Amino acid sequence: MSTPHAILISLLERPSSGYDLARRFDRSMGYFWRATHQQIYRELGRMLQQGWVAVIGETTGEAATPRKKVYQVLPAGRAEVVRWVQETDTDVDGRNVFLIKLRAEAVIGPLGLDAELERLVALHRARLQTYLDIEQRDFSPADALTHAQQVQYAILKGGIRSEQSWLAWAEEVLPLLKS
Amino acid sequence: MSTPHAILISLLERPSSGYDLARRFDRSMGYFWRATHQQIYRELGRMLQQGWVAVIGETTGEAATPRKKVYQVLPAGRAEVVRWVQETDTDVDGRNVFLIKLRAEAVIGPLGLDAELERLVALHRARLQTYLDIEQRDFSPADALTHAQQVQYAILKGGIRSEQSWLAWAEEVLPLLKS
DNA sequence: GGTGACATGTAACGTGTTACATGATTTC
DNA sequence: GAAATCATGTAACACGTTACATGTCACC
Repeated sequence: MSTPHAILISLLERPSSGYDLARRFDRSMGYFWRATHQQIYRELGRMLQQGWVAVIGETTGEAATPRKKVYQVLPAGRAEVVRWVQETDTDVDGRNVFLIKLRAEAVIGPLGLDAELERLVALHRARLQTYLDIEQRDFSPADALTHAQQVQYAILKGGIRSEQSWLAWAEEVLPLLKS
Repeated sequence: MSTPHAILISLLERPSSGYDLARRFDRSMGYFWRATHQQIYRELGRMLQQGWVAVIGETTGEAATPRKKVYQVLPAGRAEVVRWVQETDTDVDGRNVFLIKLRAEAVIGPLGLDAELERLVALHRARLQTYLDIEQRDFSPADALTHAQQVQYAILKGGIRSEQSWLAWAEEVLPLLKS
């Protein structure tokens, strides 16, 4: 449910052809969201029908051959992005979905994402606490762990570290969203 | 392509019913891998046919009603886990896939995951460097950034922090896998 | 004239998600 | 005896992935 919106936001940043989008999703955008060209063409077709985007360029050479089609976001598409960003149901694990929303804020302007970020912070704090509790309960005597236990502990420590790092980031970002 | 293997590893840890598995995938396992009960039953059916697992309990009350079916991993299933773990094509973004593999190492024993972790470390180092390059190029004068640029920078910093944290974790885990 | 990048699509398949469905056992 | 939990499953749909398919343009 996020791919079409990721595409819309990319198009808001710069009107592009499907091919262009596919390349951007392989590069900068691709670091936090993936989409193949088949997916992109499928979504562009749907969004055309829904009136979210329009073709502006259509540099058709002369024959019936498909030549570069440049897509642009229509007001309805922009409104849809705002609606989607503000439907505050980002999943705890859907960190990248939040990054897409941030990208929307960068291109559209303040969208009130601070409330959602605070919600996510609370969820991640709770999860971190769960991990720390498990650590206390299962891995408290740091020595005397079997190999299997050490590996399990390593998995847990990965979770702890990742939550801590995410929280530190969120604390840094929050002031930016409070306007 | 990883869900059946996540299930197999869960079953190696403890033979269970589909219902049991579903609950575990909502709790401990669920922190890094998700699967609904429908998915689990579907996969259990397939794995039965492939001879990877067998039903041992089948506590059928008396009527034709479905009662607790306990699944156990067969040698072929265990071999499949080892094969899958050692096919070293974990994706850079598929961090959680590597966590499942670690869990397999915890339950089966050393599987030579150090080589793959080193491969991943190299990929993450390269990605981190890419991010740092972008930081240098686009956000060098820390002041004089528009709001939009600050938000974009925040997204980038999220990537940087996440890579650094992952790398620190990997450095810590690596010695454990070198046996 | 051949290779590689540009550019757009269709079709088939696998997996994950949502909704529906049924019945047994335990607890209040 | 009603409600919650245990327990297993089917069906339809949405989405992502892989493979296939076609044709243009620029460059050597």
